Amino acid sequence: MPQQIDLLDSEILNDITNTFKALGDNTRAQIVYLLTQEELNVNTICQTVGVSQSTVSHHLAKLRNIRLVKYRRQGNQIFYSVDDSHVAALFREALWHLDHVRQNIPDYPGSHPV
Amino acid sequence: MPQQIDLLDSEILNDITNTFKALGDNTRAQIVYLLTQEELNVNTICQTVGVSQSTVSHHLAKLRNIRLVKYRRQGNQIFYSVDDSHVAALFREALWHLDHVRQNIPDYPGSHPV
DNA sequence: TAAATATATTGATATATGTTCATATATAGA
DNA sequence: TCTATATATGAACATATATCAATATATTTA
Repeated sequence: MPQQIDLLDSEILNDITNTFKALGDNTRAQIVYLLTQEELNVNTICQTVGVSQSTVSHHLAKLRNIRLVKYRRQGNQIFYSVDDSHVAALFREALWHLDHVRQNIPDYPGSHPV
Repeated sequence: MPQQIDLLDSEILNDITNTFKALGDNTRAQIVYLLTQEELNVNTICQTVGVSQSTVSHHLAKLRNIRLVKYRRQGNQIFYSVDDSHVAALFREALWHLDHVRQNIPDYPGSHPV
């Protein structure tokens, strides 16, 4: 008997893909990875990642909008951090997956499927 | 004292973002989500997700290249499935994160940070 | 071997996205 | 209130990407 297959609801699907999309860019991923370790202000992020203030600010805006990061003002500066522990968990799972992939190279045929 | 901050190595960073990028598209995410539940052939994927065979094949090619899915031929058809359990775990973490975000709406200021 | 079916690939195109430059906003200090 | 500093925003542009149409490849069956 054919088992029941579950499709993602379109609203949830959008939320999911927006989250993954946000992490699917080198600069943003590096920023988020930093913020999983420590709360940082914008200027420190710029210097650590090595990109311009404008670029970092644009990326932080995206990350804010989908609630991947939160922020607080302290005087002149604004400190960012990841919104919850699941963000760090996402990185862990992705790294584990990549480890798995690296260990399984012999299992994967190099040629094309057809 | 300033604690040591860890940057992602550029090769790992690329692998990570390619993985997230692959999941950061509605069609691909839906496909992968289906495949976390059951092994499916291409035609079934087309019908279930509701997109053309060409489009599905393109997406499957991407997912294959970064080893998010594996496949096997059975006669005329090719059956796809997720490469390892961490792929499903990525979805779980993302969904948990979204749950957290939804529950914390009051904690997030609606206005802009500056 | 020919026809049918299943899947992959190529080329073209419209849309999305990352970055830069310039400018605006907000806070602190003189 | 003026200046300096920190961060955000808007416009423009170049590049990346998703989708479609057409075609190619592989397998099965007649």
